Amino acid sequence: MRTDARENRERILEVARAALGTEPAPTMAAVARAAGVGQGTLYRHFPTWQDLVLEVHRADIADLVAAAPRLLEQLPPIAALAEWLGRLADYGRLKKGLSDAMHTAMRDRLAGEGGHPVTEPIDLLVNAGRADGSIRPDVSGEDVFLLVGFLWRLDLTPDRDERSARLLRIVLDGLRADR
Amino acid sequence: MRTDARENRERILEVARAALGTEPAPTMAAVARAAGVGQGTLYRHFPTWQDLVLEVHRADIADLVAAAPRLLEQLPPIAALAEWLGRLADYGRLKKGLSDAMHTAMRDRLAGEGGHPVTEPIDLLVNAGRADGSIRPDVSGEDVFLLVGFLWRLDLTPDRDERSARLLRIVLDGLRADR
DNA sequence: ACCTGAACACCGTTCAAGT
DNA sequence: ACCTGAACACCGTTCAAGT
Repeated sequence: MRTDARENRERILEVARAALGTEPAPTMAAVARAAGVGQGTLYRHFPTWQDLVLEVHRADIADLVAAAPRLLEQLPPIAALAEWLGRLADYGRLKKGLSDAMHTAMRDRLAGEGGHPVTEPIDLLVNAGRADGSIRPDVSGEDVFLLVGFLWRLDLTPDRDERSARLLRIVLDGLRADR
Repeated sequence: MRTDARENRERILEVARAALGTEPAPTMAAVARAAGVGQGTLYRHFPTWQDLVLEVHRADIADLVAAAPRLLEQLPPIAALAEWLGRLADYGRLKKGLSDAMHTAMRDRLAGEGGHPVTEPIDLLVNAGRADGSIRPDVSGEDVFLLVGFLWRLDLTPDRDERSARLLRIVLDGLRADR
């Protein structure tokens, strides 16, 4: 990669990170303008808006993914899942723009057959719970990702934090095998 | 209302109903074109796309809303809620275009303070369940509407019917008070 | 009153022309 | 090799001009 290309890429990510802190869905044109590059340059580096948003949060997503196996060593599966989903909620709360990217990514995932990085840790935790009998056997990680989809729609509510915690508890209770 | 105005309104609804059977989100311009009216006429009758979609399904939504109190006479609250949500799922399955309208309606509802017609019957059923102790007390009808949001994202999956039924069972188990 | 359709202000995306 | 920015094909919405 040429030096100017790398610099442009970095500046685009910097600007996009700042923009996503302010508004949930900045336009591609606005990002290009703020970064001082042509539209074509932005599209060369990030073919879609989703690619851009996911790359902005790449490091944080990696942290989140890496946390799952560590939680599983310290807690029983269902408690680990509860803790992990809580972190996912906190994360979605901080990074406003990611919500829609997650949503559309999941939609595409359901349509096609590609994997989404955020489904992997959920699969890991859910499978552990199924293995030790604490989580009902007829549920997949993808199912859980669908069930917690409300997290991406709580942006605007005033009681967001309390509510997301409460709704997560309801989903987790529904996932338990002991009925 | 003048005769030509009424005729235009009817033709718009007819065309929109047909379009929604084919594609999930026809554009306003396409509907106007197919109905043979100007853009302004379409906007006069239906200020937003959401208004148009909800009006197309008005009669069906009314049926759905009316079913809630009847179910409550015949079944215990939580069984009535299960049955009603099942019908909502069937309904969402048949009327593709309504999904997004529901979604955005709910989003706006959360932002503003207006009520959505579909939240009313859920409120009715949930409150009945809270009253007789079968549903946990810390949950609202709006919460349940958020929890079943996955229904609007199952359009494209092959195992949609089985899956929506399974996920609904999980949510309902989570809503029970007996833990 | 009501309708028309051109016009406005956007959007994502592409691509010929430059460096 | 990479970048620029004009251009294309859209979109929802408005509004002056007609009937």
